[in-house]
Amino acid sequence: MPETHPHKSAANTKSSTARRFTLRPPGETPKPTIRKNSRAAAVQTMSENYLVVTDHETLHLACDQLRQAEAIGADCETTELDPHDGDLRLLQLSVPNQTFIFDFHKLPPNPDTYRPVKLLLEDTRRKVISHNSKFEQKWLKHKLGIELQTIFDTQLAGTLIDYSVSHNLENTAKKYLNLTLDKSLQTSNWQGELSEEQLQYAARDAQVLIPLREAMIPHLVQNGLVRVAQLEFEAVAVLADIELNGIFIDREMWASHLALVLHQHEIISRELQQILAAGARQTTLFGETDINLNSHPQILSALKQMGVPLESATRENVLLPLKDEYPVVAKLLDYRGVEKNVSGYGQNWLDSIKISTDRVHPDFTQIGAPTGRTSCSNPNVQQVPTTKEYRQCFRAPAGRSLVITDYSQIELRILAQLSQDPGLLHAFRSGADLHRMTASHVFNVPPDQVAKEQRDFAKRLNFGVVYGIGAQRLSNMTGTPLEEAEATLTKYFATYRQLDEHLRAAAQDAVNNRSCRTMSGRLVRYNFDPSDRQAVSSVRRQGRNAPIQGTGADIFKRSLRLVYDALRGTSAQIVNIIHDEIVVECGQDDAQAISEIVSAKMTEAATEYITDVPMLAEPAICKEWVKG
DNA sequence: GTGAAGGGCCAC
DNA sequence: AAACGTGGCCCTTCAC
Repeated sequence: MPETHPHKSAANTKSSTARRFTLRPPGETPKPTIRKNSRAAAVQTMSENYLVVTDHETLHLACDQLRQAEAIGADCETTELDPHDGDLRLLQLSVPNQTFIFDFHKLPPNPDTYRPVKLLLEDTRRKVISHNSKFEQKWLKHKLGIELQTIFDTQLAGTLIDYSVSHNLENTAKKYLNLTLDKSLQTSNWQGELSEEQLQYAARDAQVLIPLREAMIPHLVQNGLVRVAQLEFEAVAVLADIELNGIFIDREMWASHLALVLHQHEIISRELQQILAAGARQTTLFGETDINLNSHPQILSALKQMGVPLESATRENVLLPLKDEYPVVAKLLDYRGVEKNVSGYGQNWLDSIKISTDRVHPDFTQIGAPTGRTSCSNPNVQQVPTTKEYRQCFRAPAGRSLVITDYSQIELRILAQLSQDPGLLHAFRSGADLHRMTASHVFNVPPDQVAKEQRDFAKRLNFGVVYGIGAQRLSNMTGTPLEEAEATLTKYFATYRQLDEHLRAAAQDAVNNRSCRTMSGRLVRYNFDPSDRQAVSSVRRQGRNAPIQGTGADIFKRSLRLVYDALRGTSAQIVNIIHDEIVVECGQDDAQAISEIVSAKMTEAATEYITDVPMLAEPAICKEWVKG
């Protein structure tokens, strides 16, 4: 946890052992890459004071000295971005008066050599500061078996304080220390003999971290972000682990489904081209050549010429009502479906499988949304279609199982907690079916006589409310007239009056405060022009939604850490996370026990925030990523 | 050639 | 701009 009163480091006074080090004479130090200003001067002086560690004895001495500090700045230089692909070249560890650069190309490869480093960095009494700590954690864990325990991540801290700007080390040092860093050597060659400039650069990136943390702590404290910072810091190790683990994909299964889709794509493309050519060839601007089926302007103009009543959009929901009357529209929808599969879920996924692990290793952005949700890319394993053909390709390797656990209706339960609406509270406490109950009220029928369509309608209504749905959208969504949609919403909020009041207040607070908070204290800011009505209503909707979505993210991140800790030493590893779902892979004989641990820990995390509604995490043991 | 912008659509 | 929130990825178009 970032301390409110950072105390002076014990390492401010040089230990006697330090004298034995041969420090580089100042004359040999290259021109500093840091420009002068008042605060830069201190860091610049320090950056001359570094020592490259290339032997076992010096390593011990370095660790002795570093041990005296309460916080250590840590940074890595590597030959690749992914630990599976390259070498950890340097580890720079910095305390206020000294920086050590461990050169792993020169140090003996014996793992025992690094034991003092492991003891040093895994000691929970000492905070390890880094910028984008996930990177350091992945490399240290994969290459040296070191797991950082107590961290301060200056990038995450910066993001919590202000989501709206990017937080690379350069920006962050400028903002908090008014320090201008030159990052041009970041992508230099860290393979061979390193220049003085490179070593200087490496040392400086670690040295800046301690003053940076001290400059950030008051901002965290003043903004009430200490709890959420701790929450985020504790989740880093989990995301690092998930990225390292990767998730197994059955290549052959994926490829065989892809072959099928490619075949369909070919057929449907030809059919669509034929329909279009017959109906619109004479009048298209594109002469005899085929229309590019992926070009919206070309498709739009062709459809218009064929008499399809369209404005400017050709989205699915616009086309859907037209598909029965116009075969070309139906064919286009078919085409869009296969095209999406080919372009989004085809060869690109096979290409992203890492040869050395047979898995995909995505990148997670820990605070990927201002609400605190994590985002994912390269590839985005949070957007795999839920259809069986795709999900079954994500399966447990031989002898292992998947334990898939997700929260049951977490956002609606959070909404019940936040609003304290008696109807919602009662529904969840009694274990009643909320959607059925809502339908019962909205349609004025006894709960046991609610029809399936009515329940489905109520379900969409309940979820729509979380997003701040309006009558217009509800009308479009459900195909009911606007007046009826308005009446439905009126009825809905008459049923859940306290919910209505809560959401109105949340919307107004977001506008008045230009911000809102989640239950961990996470701050979501809004910058908008109060005279812009559209902007104001947008902020109102965000203000209703962000505390709900964001508290979901808080709970989920807490659960990640609890689950991760509880699974340590077992056969289980987390392989994917999707906002309210954790996918764990484990030995098949352990699956039952693991599933109980995971759901217990997820429930425990939720209960730390949600006290008035039962929180359920439902596990399933599967061979494939398909629940049930 | 490169990159932003817009449309569309996948997930929760 | 479907006045329902949060993302990422793919494709085309268009400006530089």
